[in-house]
Amino acid sequence: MVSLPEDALGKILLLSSLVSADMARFEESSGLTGARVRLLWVLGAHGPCTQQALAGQLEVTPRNVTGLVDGLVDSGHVTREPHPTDRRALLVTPTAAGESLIAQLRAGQRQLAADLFGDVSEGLLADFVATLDETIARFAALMEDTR
Amino acid sequence: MVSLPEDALGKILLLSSLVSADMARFEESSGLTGARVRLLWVLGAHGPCTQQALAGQLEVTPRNVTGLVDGLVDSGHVTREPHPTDRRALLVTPTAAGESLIAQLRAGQRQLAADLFGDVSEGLLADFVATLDETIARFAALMEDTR
DNA sequence: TATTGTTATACTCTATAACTATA
DNA sequence: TATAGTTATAGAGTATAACAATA
Repeated sequence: MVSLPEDALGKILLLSSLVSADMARFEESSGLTGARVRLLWVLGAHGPCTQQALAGQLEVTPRNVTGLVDGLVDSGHVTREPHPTDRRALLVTPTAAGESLIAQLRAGQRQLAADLFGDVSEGLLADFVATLDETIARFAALMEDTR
Repeated sequence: MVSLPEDALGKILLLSSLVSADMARFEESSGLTGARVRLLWVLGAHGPCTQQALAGQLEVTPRNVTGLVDGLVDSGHVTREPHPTDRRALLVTPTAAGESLIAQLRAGQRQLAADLFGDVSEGLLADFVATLDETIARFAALMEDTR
């Protein structure tokens, strides 16, 4: 059975949509929206952030971050703390509930990785990851070229 | 160098985001939004559809489809044609401009697949696709189990 | 009685532009 | 003068619920 480039891309797209569906289930069960979960994810990765920093990480306008943080304050997942040295800025900081949700996100991702790839032999997994790496590198080059 | 399950999942997520970014560029250059492009893609795959059918394929409410089709009618990409046998229904049908855009979408995807995987050896590509297949099957089983 | 599409309404995400407070 | 965040406004995508026309 011969595999074509279209097969590989198609299956990657399919897998992407499955991962998205899984994420959507998490969002639904947590009562949060995708945009707000992504913001929490950034807080988990970087620690308390100014809204400017969040806007940069999320590739979204500062105004948009204001709205997302408003929602997360209302739901009790973050607070706006004063910045220690810059009185213009605010540090968006997870509450205990926010930290707990971030921990769930991390655990869910680790579990998913184990469920999907835990049984793949070391050799096959290494080849798979190597092909992914090459593909990502080619993609990055393409995006550069045609920018 | 040992590859971990987390590496594989992380790289798939990264590749997903790159594909999304590529799609966003197409959307911008075509002046259409993602939701409208997806609707056109479904039309390309299935031919003229009722709005009910589109709602099913897009996993979205019929009301939502009304809005998307309104936009695509305004931009000249589709028309609402009478259904030949059911006077309640409308057949959303691509115009020449819509067909042309669908053809561009297909060509773009084929080109991307070639750019990303065209140089991968047949053996490696077959292994890669096989691992993707297994992963997709495991994912589908997971979604069933925990539904 | 059920189905197709629309009107009415509302919420979230997103953006730009103008404004306030601070640096 | 520049930066951080907010108010004001707008548009797109999404949803539910009620309604008209047709099956």
